[in-house]
Amino acid sequence: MMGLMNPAWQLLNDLLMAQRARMPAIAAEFELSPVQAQVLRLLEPERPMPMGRLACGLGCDASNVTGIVDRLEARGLIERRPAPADRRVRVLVITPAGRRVRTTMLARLAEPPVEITRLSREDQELLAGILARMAAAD
Amino acid sequence: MMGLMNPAWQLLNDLLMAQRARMPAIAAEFELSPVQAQVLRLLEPERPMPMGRLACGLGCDASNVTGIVDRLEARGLIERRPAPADRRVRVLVITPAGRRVRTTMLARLAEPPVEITRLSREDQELLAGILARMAAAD
DNA sequence: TATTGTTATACTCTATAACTATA
DNA sequence: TATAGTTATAGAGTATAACAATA
Repeated sequence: MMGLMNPAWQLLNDLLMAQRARMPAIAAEFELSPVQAQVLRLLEPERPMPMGRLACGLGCDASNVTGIVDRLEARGLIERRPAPADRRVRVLVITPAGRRVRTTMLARLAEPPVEITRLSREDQELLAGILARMAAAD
Repeated sequence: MMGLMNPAWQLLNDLLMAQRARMPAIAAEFELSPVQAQVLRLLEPERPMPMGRLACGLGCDASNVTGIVDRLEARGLIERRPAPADRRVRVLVITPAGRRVRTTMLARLAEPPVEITRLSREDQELLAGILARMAAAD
């Protein structure tokens, strides 16, 4: 049964639903699909990642990663490299071009939406404190 | 350039990214795709909706709605009905079976995740207040 | 034998463009 | 003419299963 819903969660859930389209929209600005943007976000420069670990990060089957990586590699944004330690694995690295797209895209994601900026300074500080306590409880 | 990022937004953004998989996961519990779950969420009982309005709600092209509705109708969860006023439009209604799935699914979505329940009562009330002010500023 | 990544296959979601039937 | 929904087409993401190379 439903009954009473936690008020904080109800409001946060509404916000999550409303912000649902934000990532896909920003990805589209760079002519990236949502998953492609996700890959660029996950693939930190100086921190190459095996394809299998990317599959985990994306939460999808390893077989999908082949095609996703193919398309990003065709656009020159990432590259496959052999892993010296284990010749079965392929390590992904972001190219200079990919790094430029990544930096600009992360900057766009970092821009706070009006919902945040409209809040009073006190509310923003309060909110940051609560969310920090939420994150710290991991 | 990037520089300083709004702390509240940074934390909220992290939370959004972390919760990204929640809706698809809950949809999967009911053997629904994310979009199908979205349709069931948007289609309130006693409030039939023209297909074009559903396309707006989903944020996708009208041509996609045909297939999405086809599959939900084949499963007996929704129905197309002719609109008496304008014979071009088809109105969507949720079936009794669809209503049962919808109710259970919304109840699952309403369950607050541990991140919320772990917060102190004070923080939960504070958070609800801030989010309410955010929502009110529309 | 087990694991990494690929291929083959099938389905869903997505957009664009052309079409129909109404208005 | 314009609008609501459909169809045709093409591309991308998803899962499962079978496979090759390597461990």
